[in-house]
Amino acid sequence: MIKKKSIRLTRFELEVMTALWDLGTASVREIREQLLDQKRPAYTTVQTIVYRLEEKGAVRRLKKIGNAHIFEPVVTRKAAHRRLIHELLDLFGGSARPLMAHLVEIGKLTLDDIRELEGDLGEQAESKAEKRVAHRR
Amino acid sequence: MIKKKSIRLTRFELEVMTALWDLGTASVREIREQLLDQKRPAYTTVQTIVYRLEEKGAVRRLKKIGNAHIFEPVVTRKAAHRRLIHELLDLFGGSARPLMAHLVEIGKLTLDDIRELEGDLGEQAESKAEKRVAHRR
DNA sequence: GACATGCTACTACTTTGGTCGTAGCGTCCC
DNA sequence: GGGACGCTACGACCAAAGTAGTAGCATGTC
Repeated sequence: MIKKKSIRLTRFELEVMTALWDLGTASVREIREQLLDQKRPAYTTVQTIVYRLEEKGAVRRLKKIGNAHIFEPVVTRKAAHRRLIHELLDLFGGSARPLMAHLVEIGKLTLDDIRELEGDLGEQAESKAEKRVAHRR
Repeated sequence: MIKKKSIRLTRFELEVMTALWDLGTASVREIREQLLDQKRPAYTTVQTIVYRLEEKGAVRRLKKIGNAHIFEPVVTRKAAHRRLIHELLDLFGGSARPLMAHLVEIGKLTLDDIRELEGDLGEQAESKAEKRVAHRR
């Protein structure tokens, strides 16, 4: 497992990445089209962000169609989200519990959510246990 | 309930606020001392941040001791955290579930955490129900 | 009351993030 | 092969955030 020192993305960079994640691969124009109507800056603005993302190593030029470059994400959505969560968690002292407590408190998390999550987790634990067993024999 | 349009805090402002929240009230010097050893910029840098926080309405001058101003937080830790969570949530499509799923996935959330949370939530739900009843009679 | 010390108030520089304009080259089509 | 169109490459600007220096006033002390 290679540890690359997770890239920091700004708000807008994140939006561009989201567009690209949704599209899979895309040209600057396509990325711009994908952006929400309200938040659609000039073509060259998007271009600049994409270039900066390229410098950071978050996207790469995949190929060329016509005279347009087609980009693809290098950083995965999951990795980016993980980064975000870790940052938030740090502000909460590193533990998820206070975060959870807040989520509950502001009504973003319901008992149903939790019950379902618990169900998932239970299954996961079981399957992990199975894997461990499988590994041992 | 007054709705003040929640103040956006930058990274460093957040660290200064954390210091101040921990201290209760403090002078610029005390805030600076409270900062982590690694991250301790020049006195005037901290001062500038505190001033900017004052402009934003996040802190206020409480009194003067000697010739030094003593500041106190106006924005509560909880309010700031709420803001942060909301922002993160937006990036996750507004729902807490994917966030939770991620937390579980990266091992930040254990089955025990969830069970305990569920317990708390259950109680909360009950007490809310009681209040509603109490309100009606 | 004079001095040292420390804090304030102000200014200023740098970096980063967000925004865009433009010159010019590459492509495609007729 | 010439023109139209679109994309690239690059430079530039501004606001926000981060960082710090300095002049001078306020305070406490002898």
